[in-house]
Amino acid sequence: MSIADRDSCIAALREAGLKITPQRMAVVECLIGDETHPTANALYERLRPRFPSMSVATIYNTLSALDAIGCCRRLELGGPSRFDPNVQPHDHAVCERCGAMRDIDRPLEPASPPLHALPGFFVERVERIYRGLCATCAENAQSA
Amino acid sequence: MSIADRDSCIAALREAGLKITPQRMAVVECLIGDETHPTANALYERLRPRFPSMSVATIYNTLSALDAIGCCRRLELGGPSRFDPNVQPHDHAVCERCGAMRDIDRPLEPASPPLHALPGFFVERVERIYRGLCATCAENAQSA
DNA sequence: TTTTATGCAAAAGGTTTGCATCGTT
DNA sequence: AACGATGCAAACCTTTTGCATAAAA
Repeated sequence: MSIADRDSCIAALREAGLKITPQRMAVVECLIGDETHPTANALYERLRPRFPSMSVATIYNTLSALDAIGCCRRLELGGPSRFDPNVQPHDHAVCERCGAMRDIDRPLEPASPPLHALPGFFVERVERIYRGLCATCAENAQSA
Repeated sequence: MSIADRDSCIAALREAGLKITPQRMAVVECLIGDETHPTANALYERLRPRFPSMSVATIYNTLSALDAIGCCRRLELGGPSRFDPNVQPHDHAVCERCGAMRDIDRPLEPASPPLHALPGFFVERVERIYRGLCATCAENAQSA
């Protein structure tokens, strides 16, 4: 599974001994293929029409479970956590103005400084965030 | 000011038209030269003995002001914000287990992918976080 | 039938805000 | 004297937790 698809997520949930409930399936379906890196609340709002009785806690529970079994990645960049269905190592661009996030493919080449070059620290992974302005906000900034 | 010192921070506050109060001086003095990237609450606890009447809100106000005038940098990596007196561009190593943070000097060269290589996004700065285990936690993990 | 999830509400941080008072300038 | 900062408390948001009910296996 490179970018997870619905079915492999469901399978992974099942393998982990977690139950497949309508709410969970809905969360998975909402998240898979969503490139906006939604917050729990965004998903909540999106699902509310279909599941008026669903609670935010359920969204968080589901997302935490998905993160734990490797079906999504929780991103904590300040403000509410955002959830990324793309579990491959990659970087992110974040707009300082509107908060929009975009995946950035890693350069083929090594994650720069040789990881073992940090004496006394054992690097497990590197996170890179490009902060700046998205195209839309950059335009608006000029006219403002 | 490379790594800010007490006096240049005070000067910067004054220049920005902000008042120099004993509480603010204390926060500055506590933060300058602190390599632990303390949270607002850590500073609060540390200052409480000397300023029993000081409130957390004042710490936040002061830190926000310092950040705004470029005397420190607010880091949001999940959990409470942490504040870094080192305002030069550099990276961070964060221990997944104990949360300890360390500054990492940037490799002399290119923050890897050429910044202008992100079509439709205007990069202002790059943030890099090395997540892993500090020496102490790595040892404990073995014995655990 | 057993186990686990749901919904709800409440709690637990972290951070911001409003307002009267106090201290710097 | 004027203005901005402080302290305090309350509000706000995000996230977690406890518990009774409900649903999946």
